[in-house]
This record gives sequence, structure tokens and C-alpha cells, in this order.
Amino acid sequence: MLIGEASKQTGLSTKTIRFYSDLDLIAPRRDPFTGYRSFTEKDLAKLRFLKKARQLEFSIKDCAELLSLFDQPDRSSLYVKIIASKKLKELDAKANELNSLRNQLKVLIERCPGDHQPDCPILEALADE
Amino acid sequence: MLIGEASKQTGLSTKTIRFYSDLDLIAPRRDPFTGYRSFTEKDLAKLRFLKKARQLEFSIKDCAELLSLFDQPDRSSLYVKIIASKKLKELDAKANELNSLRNQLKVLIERCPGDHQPDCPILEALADE
DNA sequence: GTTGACCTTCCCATTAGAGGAAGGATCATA
DNA sequence: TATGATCCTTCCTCTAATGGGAAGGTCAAC
Repeated sequence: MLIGEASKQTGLSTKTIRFYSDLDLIAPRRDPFTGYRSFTEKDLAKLRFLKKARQLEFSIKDCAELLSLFDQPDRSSLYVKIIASKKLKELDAKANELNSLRNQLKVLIERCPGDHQPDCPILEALADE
Repeated sequence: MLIGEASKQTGLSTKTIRFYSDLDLIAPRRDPFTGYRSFTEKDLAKLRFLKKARQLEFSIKDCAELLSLFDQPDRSSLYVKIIASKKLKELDAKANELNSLRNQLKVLIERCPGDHQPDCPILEALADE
């Protein structure tokens, strides 16, 4: 299967698939004459794995680690859990920070009259201190 | 005041201040002989404004717009409110997505035994479909 | 006059790709 | 057989908002 078809099957762009290939996250066979990449079902499975992991905000580096565990039949689920727990903590921290920003901004917007006068608590807050 | 002092006063790195200067967000006077940037209190106020706006996740582009409003005594608070409301929506969307990811990952982690067996619901979910 | 602490510009790295150019391969059709 | 369309390849540049560091100018103190 060529890269265009692999792209359709996985929903990843050909650019992204080549990028993963360059990083050796996947290693599709090459046609020795044309240089074209050739994808097996196993390659597709890895690409789908990568897609989901990326959607869960795992970095490419984390993905590489998870993928290598995915490939090892003698892995310990402990390692996977440790990586995922670290990522969960990061997501938690990011969510908290985002919620805090959101609330700050919301209060300012509610207090802004939004009329044709120049007085604006949003600008005042930004200029404050 | 030179850039090092401006950096100390605002908490922004000299790199960042030069970057803002290159983008014309601020235009500190230049010593015509040495080329050194020279910062006034007004420049510092703008830098602090930029710092807060960036902390609220406004993009540089948004910051430039807010800063120009900040500079216009005849502005309408309406424009500011529109920019801020758009940003609030973005923050809301991002927060929702992040929470959803977080919950998905949390469920998977809770179901993972974290022992020395290879069976792992996290990897299974990533490989799924 | 030299050391050290400033300042300048310029280039490279980061993340995870997207966009596009230049050129080779494959296939259908005129 | 020639042509065009659609694949594929590599390579280069761009994104956002800085950080790191090199090479070189400036200035005050010793």
C-alpha cells in the first residue's frame, strides 16, 4: 500500500506520515527501484496508535516510548502507567492554569461596558501596577 | 534606562524585549552613537502591559491590537471587549478539550494494573480500532 | 591597558507538522 | 507515441514566541 492510501486509511496527512517515517517511528518497506514507501497492516496499526496518542497530547518523544512498549510482548504495564500518569499530571496543571486565565478574563469582560466610551477595565487591568 | 534594567523592572528577558522591539510593539529611543536602546517609563508600562496580555494567552498579534487601543485616548471599549471575548471563547474551547482528554486518560490509568504483566488497557486503547 | 559587564546583530534550535518546488514514476487517453 | 493527470520522492522554507550562544562594539574601574 502506498503512502496516499495509508493516509486515507489512517486520517493522517502524507506529510505527517513521512515525518514519522523520517523519525523512525515507523519503518515502511521501500521499493528498491522507485523508492516508494510500502505500508503493511502492521504499519497502519502503528500509525493509528500514533494518531490516538498524539490526540491525547502525548509528545512525539512519549509516543516513541509508548510505541516501543507496544512492540514489546514482555513489557510491564507499570512503565506504561508511569508515562501516562506523568502526562495526566501535565494535563491537570495545564487545565488548571487555563481555567484560572479563563476566569480572570471572564470577570474583566463582564465588567467592560462595551460601548463607544474609552473607559475599559480590560485595558486598565493590563496596564495595572 | 538600558535594556538590562528594563528587563529587571519588567521581569521580561532581554531577548523578549528585543523581540518586541523588532516587531515594533515598542520603539525605545536609540543612542545614535552606540545603538543602545534606551527605555522610558512609558516603554516600561507598555512592556508590563504586554507581559500581562501574554500571560492571559493573547497572541502577539492580539497584543499589538490591544496595545494600539491602549494608546488611543479616543478608543471604544467595544473593540477591546470584542477582542477579549474572542479570546475567552478560544480559552473555553481549549479548556473543554483539555478536560475531555484528561478524563479519558484518567480512566485508562485507573484501569491499568501497573504491574509486571504486559496487559495494559492504555496500550489497548491506543491500538484500538 | 586590560578585565569584566554591559550592549549590538545574527544565526540556530525548539514542536509538530504544512506548503510548495523540482523532478521521477505510473497510468489512461487521444 | 505523446500528453496530461496523478501519484511519489527529497529538499527548503514557514509557523509562534522565545532561548542559547557566537562575534564584536562600548564603557567604567583598576
